[in-house]
Amino acid sequence: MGGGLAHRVPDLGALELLLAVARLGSLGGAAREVGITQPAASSRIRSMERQLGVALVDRSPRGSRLTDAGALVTDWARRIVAAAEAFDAGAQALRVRRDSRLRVAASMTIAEYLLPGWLLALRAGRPDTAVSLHAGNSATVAERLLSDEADLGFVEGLTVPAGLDSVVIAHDHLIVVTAPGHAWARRRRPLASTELAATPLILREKGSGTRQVLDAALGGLARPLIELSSTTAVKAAVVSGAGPAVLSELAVGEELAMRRLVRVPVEGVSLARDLRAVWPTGHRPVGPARDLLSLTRA
Amino acid sequence: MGGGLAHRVPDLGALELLLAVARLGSLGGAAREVGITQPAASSRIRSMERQLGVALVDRSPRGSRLTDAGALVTDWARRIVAAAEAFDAGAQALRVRRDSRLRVAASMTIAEYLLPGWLLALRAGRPDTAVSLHAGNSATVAERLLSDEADLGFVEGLTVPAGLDSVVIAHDHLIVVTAPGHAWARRRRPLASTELAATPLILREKGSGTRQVLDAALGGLARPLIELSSTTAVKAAVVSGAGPAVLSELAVGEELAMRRLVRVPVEGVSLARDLRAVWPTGHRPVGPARDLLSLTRA
DNA sequence: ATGAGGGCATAAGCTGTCTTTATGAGCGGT
DNA sequence: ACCGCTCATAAAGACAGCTTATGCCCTCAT
Repeated sequence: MGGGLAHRVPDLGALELLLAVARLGSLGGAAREVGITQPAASSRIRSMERQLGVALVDRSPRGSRLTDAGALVTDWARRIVAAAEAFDAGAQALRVRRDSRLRVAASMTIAEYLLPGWLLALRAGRPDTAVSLHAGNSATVAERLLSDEADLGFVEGLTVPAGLDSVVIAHDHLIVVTAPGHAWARRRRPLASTELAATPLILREKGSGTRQVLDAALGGLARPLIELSSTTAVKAAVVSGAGPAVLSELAVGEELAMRRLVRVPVEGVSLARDLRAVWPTGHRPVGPARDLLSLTRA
Repeated sequence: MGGGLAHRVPDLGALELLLAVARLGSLGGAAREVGITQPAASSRIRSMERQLGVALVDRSPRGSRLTDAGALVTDWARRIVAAAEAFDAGAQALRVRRDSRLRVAASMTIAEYLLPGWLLALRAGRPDTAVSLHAGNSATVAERLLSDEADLGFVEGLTVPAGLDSVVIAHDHLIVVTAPGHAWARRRRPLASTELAATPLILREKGSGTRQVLDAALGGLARPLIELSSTTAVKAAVVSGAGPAVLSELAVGEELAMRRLVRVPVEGVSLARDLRAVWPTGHRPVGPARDLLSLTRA
């Protein structure tokens, strides 16, 4: 009963269909838009209603409108579809095509959390630009740029690799997070940096970018409660109540919005780091690379 | 080519399976966890790799590890699954069960954007609590509470309906948003409130909570460029570049993260409003209602 | 009134996907 | 060398979803 999400949530096709019905106010019209026949759409919506146990649309001989519950469900569905669009944008870029017009190399965090959104925006403006993506650490990004295997790079370190020009495109903040039940979640005053340094934390392994920034900010004092090898593992541990952690706000946006994690304000430490776009010195980005770069600086 | 997302993105079952593989490091183990056989899991992962055109796992006689690309895809998948979990939490609450132990009435914005997350958190702590949800405006929320059809309510108006006690659980900020291509998106200095009042905006219809707050803050001066009847329609119009709008930050979090919308800083206006939990005067929430209430105040 | 058109429902048949069962084969620790 | 874990392959069955072909209902215009 814990799993089986797929049996309780309609599939993407059904959700897209529902969004089309919401937008067009007609089952048949929605059917046409998604490329199926009207009876198929009708049946699909109906089985979705059976699955959820809630009426979603009011069917009338002159169209179909969402019920109140339907409007709510549609909005929740929209988020799933949005996440799926980001997935799709990323996955298309990941497919290796050596004839890709725009080759991007990015650090893990940026590739995971930021690039899909940028690619969606890029696709909106330049639908035909084929993009390929390679994710790695700062060193591999630099390597690919310098050997002309990538047109544009993104890094998040404290320093810019040699041989590259860069612009700062955003500032990433490391933030302290806990499970909602943790004592820190109910604090009314910001945490002092000394308190943070004195408390055992769930940490990434030494050498990770996040860990480096934290150690630097705290003067190498961060105490490990556990050390884990991926951001995801750290998040999971925090959510399960194992303790507090310090993570990029990019990595925990979703969890904060869903209230699975709580942000704890801190004072007296600077946990910011720059996110930079990089390219070989002198080779100013042109064409699609320039477009992507300008998108990131909104 | 515009639609067909469902043909390019694996279904939820496959994504869950992939997450299980990532967590357990074994196809067979993942298969067991999601309740299918090992060959089924193997075949499903393989067809996902065909679909995406990328190898996701390294299969070895002593387990399966994610490839680099696989790790990236898995993280994108995690977001879809998280959205699906929120959908599920909301949908379960929506299913009308008169024997529900906790009956919640909430305003639209809160029901859409905040409640699913809270319900997930509540479920984590109290898996067996059955919740029912009714969404409406402040007046209907009050009505349901006073007629004992709901145990706890959430409203977002400027005032608290008569007969109810309340606590502020969060502050919602209305923010100015535009498409990334809009001139305001490149501003370096905050917008003056007079500029905002002088510019025709995409607005919700008069009478909506959002519109009320905006009109109050601007002294009834907001100029409509168009008036639309749902937050979603407004967002769509803004994304398509029709013009700027003022919306709850709750409603546009996703779009901002995906860079489909850009936030424009404003100075000189207070566009905050309180989100409150409410209950009949004297009837302090107890039991599950109290649990939910305390979750919301993190 | 009456016919045209848009909208939705139902029925029957087909197709494709995903599943299970059954089996084989590689690698590692005992 | 053997047991236990891993994964792969093959064949057959179950199920969900699609399409085509109808029919009914409602509204609007003639």
